[in-house]
Amino acid sequence: MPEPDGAIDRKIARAITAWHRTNARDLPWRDAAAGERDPYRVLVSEVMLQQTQVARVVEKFCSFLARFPTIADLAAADEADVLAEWSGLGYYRRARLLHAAARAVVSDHAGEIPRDHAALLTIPGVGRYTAGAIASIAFNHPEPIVDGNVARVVLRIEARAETPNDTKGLKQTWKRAESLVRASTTPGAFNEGLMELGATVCTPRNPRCPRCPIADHCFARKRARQDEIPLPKPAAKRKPLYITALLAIDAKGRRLVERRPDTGLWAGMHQPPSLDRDDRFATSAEILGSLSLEAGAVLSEFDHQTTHRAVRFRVMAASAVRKGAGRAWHSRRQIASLALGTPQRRILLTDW
DNA sequence: AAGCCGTGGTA
DNA sequence: TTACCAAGGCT
Repeated sequence: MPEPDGAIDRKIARAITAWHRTNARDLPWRDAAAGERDPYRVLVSEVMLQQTQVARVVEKFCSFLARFPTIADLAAADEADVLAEWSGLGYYRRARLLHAAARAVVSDHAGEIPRDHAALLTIPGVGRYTAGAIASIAFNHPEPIVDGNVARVVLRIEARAETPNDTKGLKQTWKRAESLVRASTTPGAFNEGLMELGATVCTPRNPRCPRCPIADHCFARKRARQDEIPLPKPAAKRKPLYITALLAIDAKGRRLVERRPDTGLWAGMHQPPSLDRDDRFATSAEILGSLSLEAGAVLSEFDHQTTHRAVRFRVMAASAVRKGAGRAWHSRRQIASLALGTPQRRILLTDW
């Protein structure tokens, strides 16, 4: 593999920046003006974009910002309201970390998101990627970023047949991303362009090499290996999980709702009273013992997939023996604005 | 350091 | 239908 060359990296940086200027998608967290951007909007969008596709974030970003217009508003909000606003986006710990981030900025940084990379890294939910994104996109500092897109682009440029998250290879990818952003005259626009290139041109399957502004510098392309690089990640094994959800409806049509534990799947989100088991559905006796609910007819069963779990849901009609601590009756209207995972929202809002 | 944490689009 | 995967961070 040829050593990355300063002149080559300047050409690549220039080509990607120019390409991005004319091909950038119109995204709500982007201002019309180039240069520095509102760091709060960058923070929120970047946390939302962690492991999440642009299209999903576009749907949520504006309503989240309307609800929490400034970082002070977010810091002052109740965590439950932040989680509710995050409903449907997944990886809910991000919402709690973003809330903690806002509080940290207000208490430790006088309400101003720090410009310094090292200071950014101390903020909850801000790791190496997000710190680099804020430093470069909000403040135009030449900090590198490596996300899934960048990793794929760099592996292809260098024709490295590796999996994207190989620890040793990732270190090399960060080095190249750093070299590239330092070779750029507009670090924020370049970093965005590099990611955008990976998302829209240098795609995992069927990359559009004829439309790529840096095809001439890509060794995978030169060797016709772009379809084999990167190597596929090792398949994640999905552990089964059986959740028995008890649907209790009172005379006014209100549903009984509780909160999930503070850790684990759907941590802190609401649900109908439920019992999670790894190997099988809970028995009626277990339901009575643990939930103080009398289980009735099975209303439905369905599957819900997450990255590491194959969740089988069983919805059962129930009558409350005792209401139980931490439970409350909510109308469907109230439920609609609660923090809920996707399957729980479906269960609680279905007209059974 | 390997496992955990959601969701929905695509092939 | 299954499998992959997407602007990662935390423990």
